[in-house]
Amino acid sequence: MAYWLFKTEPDAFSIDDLASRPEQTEPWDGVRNYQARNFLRDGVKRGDKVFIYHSSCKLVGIAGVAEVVRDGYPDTTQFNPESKYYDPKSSQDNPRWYRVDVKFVEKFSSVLPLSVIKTMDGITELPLVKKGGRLSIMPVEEAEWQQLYAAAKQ
DNA sequence: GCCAACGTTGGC
DNA sequence: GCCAACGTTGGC
Repeated sequence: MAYWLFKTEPDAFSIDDLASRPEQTEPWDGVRNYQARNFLRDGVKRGDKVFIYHSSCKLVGIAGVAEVVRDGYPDTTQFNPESKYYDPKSSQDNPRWYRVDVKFVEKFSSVLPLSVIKTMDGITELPLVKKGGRLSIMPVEEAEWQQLYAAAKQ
């Protein structure tokens, strides 16, 4: 089992939106970055745990936890000309973009803010606080996951 | 809304 | 395959 962090803009899709979906499950689509795509296609597996991170909003930080319920499969929005995620250069035979399905697990009573995460001594490998902080799908080391989780539950 | 950092595109 | 121009991300 592995750990991840997925970014989302809560104005578009928040942890509350995930919790209120049917089955509390949602396809995590619209990822259009190759490094993130590689994680979704090859790394993220059913049973993995995911921090849901709210970006570009008032309270930036980790808002809760989700669980992966389906391994990577082609993101169908890339084939739909009506979709804002449409990619004319992709094809059914050779899909360029992937998504996984995630299911709500818990919402923290308060968001663990990025400003706090940055001050935590043990958090040094998380791409969020390093170069490449713009990555929207990133791995979280187990020790860092445990530390972040404990801080979020305080 | 600003702007720095970074990713992608395309001409050569 | 280099690299400048351009677009996007995302914290503040």
